[in-house]
Amino acid sequence: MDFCEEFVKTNESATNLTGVMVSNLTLEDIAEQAGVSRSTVSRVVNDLPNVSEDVRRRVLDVIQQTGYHPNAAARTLASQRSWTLGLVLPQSVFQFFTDPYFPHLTKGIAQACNEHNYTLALYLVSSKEDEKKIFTRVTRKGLLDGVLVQSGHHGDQQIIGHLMDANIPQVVLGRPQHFDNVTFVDVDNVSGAYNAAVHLIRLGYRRIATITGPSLSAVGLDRHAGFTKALSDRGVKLDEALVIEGDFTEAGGYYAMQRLLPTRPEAVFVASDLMAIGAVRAAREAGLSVPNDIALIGFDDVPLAATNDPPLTTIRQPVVQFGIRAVELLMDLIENGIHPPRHVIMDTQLIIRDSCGAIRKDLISG
Amino acid sequence: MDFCEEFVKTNESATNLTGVMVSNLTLEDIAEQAGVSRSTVSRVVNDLPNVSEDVRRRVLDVIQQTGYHPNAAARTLASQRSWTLGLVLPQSVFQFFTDPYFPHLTKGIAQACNEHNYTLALYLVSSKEDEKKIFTRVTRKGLLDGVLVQSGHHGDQQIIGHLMDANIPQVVLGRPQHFDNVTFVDVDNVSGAYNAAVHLIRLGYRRIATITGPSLSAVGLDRHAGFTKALSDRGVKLDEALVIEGDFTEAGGYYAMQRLLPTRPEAVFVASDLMAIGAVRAAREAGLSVPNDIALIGFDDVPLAATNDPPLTTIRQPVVQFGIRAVELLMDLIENGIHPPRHVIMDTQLIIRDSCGAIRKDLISG
DNA sequence: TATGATTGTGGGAGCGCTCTCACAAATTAT
DNA sequence: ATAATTTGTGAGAGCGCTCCCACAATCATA
Repeated sequence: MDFCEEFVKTNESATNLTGVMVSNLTLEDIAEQAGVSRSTVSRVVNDLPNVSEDVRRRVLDVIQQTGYHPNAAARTLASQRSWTLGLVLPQSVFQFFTDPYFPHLTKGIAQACNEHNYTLALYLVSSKEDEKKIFTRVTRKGLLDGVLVQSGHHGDQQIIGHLMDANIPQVVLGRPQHFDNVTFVDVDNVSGAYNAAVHLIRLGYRRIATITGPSLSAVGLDRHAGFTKALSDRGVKLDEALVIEGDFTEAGGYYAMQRLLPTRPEAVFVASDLMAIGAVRAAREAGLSVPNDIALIGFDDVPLAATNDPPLTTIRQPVVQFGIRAVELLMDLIENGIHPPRHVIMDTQLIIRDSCGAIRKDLISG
Repeated sequence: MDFCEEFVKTNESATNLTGVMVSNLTLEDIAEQAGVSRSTVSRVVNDLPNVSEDVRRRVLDVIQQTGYHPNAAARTLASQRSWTLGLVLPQSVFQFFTDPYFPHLTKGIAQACNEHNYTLALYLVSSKEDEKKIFTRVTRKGLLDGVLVQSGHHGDQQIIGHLMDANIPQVVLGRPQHFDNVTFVDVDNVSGAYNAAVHLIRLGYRRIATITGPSLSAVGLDRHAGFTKALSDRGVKLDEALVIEGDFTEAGGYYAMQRLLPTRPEAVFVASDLMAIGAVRAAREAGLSVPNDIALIGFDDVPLAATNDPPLTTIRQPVVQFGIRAVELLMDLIENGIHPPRHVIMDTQLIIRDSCGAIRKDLISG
């Protein structure tokens, strides 16, 4: 019997190569060493009141010496809080994850999570099979306190419904296409695109084209709507031949521009910077100078926009703030439950660089 | 008493708006409904043997109907396995996370995790305060089964030591600078850079410069070493004035190239594609044509390299495979314990495009 | 037919926490 | 002084699983 206990103890506190104790120390072990009860140690660890100063100090000392860390799984099981948030990027954005937008967003989200001591679980859906596995993993209790879901093509928005059914707190990144009874954060794509188009009109362009995002995505639709509205508000004729659907990739922008060039537009509103970079490439290959022969304006303000040749005039999104805001909303949802869904729309900003020809125009008019 | 039980039941199985049952169903609930014991349900859920076919079917039916999911925390606590891996990106790479390399790597890792039913926890260290919080969160028991650590500047490699002390399975991404008793995956940076330099020499260039990575990083050092060795092996003089240290950013490449141009190099080996893109920009601004006036070769083969103007000759890294291999090694470590640390070095591949002038040379010699 | 091995099932003891409650001790109010 | 409150502490009952062991029922073997 004695032997058995001894064995257990040895097993509990093994020593590693560097001589530092590694251990599956428990509250009870700390309690014993500090001469108090498990409950008291728990209070100290969680910084709860009703512990006398000297006891708190004594327990803290033992914790320091032993390098005790509370077990996350046990804590989660007992408190029903995992302090982990999920970030789900659906299949339709998987290929775009290398584009600067998503890494940037992820940075914002990760930063916000760190700040509030949440762990961030990343779910990148790369295939239909992934999706199934991820569905069950995300809705499983005891792992996530809440989920951020990137909105995407309408084909992969089932996850939002699943989470609603499972009653799991969620915040959607970007306006979801088929749900309005869910909290989401979005950037004002309509007004951003509107401002971009107005900027081109103000610069005197009248034959204005657009390379849109996928018509299956809310982002693509919204930016297209803003563009259209600006033209109609300002009495500029919208030629359907000047509207080409792109896919948010560099190559997509390149091919769209190639199709657009025969129509001889004076200016193009491209629904993303990456596509704009491709569009510039196509224009240049066709012997055209940007902005002298054709003006361009992008959307996003990715880091590359500024260093592109020519630097891109674009609509800046507050990407990092966007991520932070989403996390804050989610935490609020987790803490205070489901009040009526909230919709946060963030503003964009027109960044004037060279590709729109504003600088050239200035020189002419000045 | 009866009332109380009734109340508990009601509480357990609330109905949501869509009428679908949401519940904190437990094994016991399923057991009761299927008329078997908790143990049997557990066997069914975990697909263990020793369950008769009809019982298995009956239990499966109940699970299907109720939408039961096992609780992750409880499972983790009881089995001491969380099925979660951590990916730690130290502070020195935080700013690079938007570069295509890390998102690409993350994709590979995420894919591998999905495939093996692991959840991926992402830790992006954005500051010194983050680092502290993340240290404790990563070493905490009951959350992670193992950790992938990106190697970075020698200043932020403490985490590797911490994990070793805590006896947590880890695989380092990239050769760590100060540990060799740890399992890591790396790309053969030395031979990659060597091949790049040899390629330039073969094309007839003799005045060959390099824009290196940070001398604080193993990657920067290794690529520089490979470059140097190639020149010395081939009897090409290495002029120290032709070596400029960069920082892996586009802007860094731009400025490095500006400093390099007065020395009139014929060709430049740039230690990353992003820096190469910046270098092209600087060369062009100085009125030089790439590759006619100056040849360039990059490293990484990010997607942009192919669409750059001119398309970049570069050294391709098997980024996705790299991530997958790292996950596999980590899973092996988790399952089979710490055998002597393994070092996996993956091969690179020379991708010839336009920026090195190979095509021009072909025309001349052909 | 008796014996042993195999298969199927249930009970129980944890895993390491949180959290409510009981209760003693110290404080304040009456 | 006593009663009422506040503060500090510990015991105990879970949280929802896994996993070992006991045991009955079935099968193969002697």
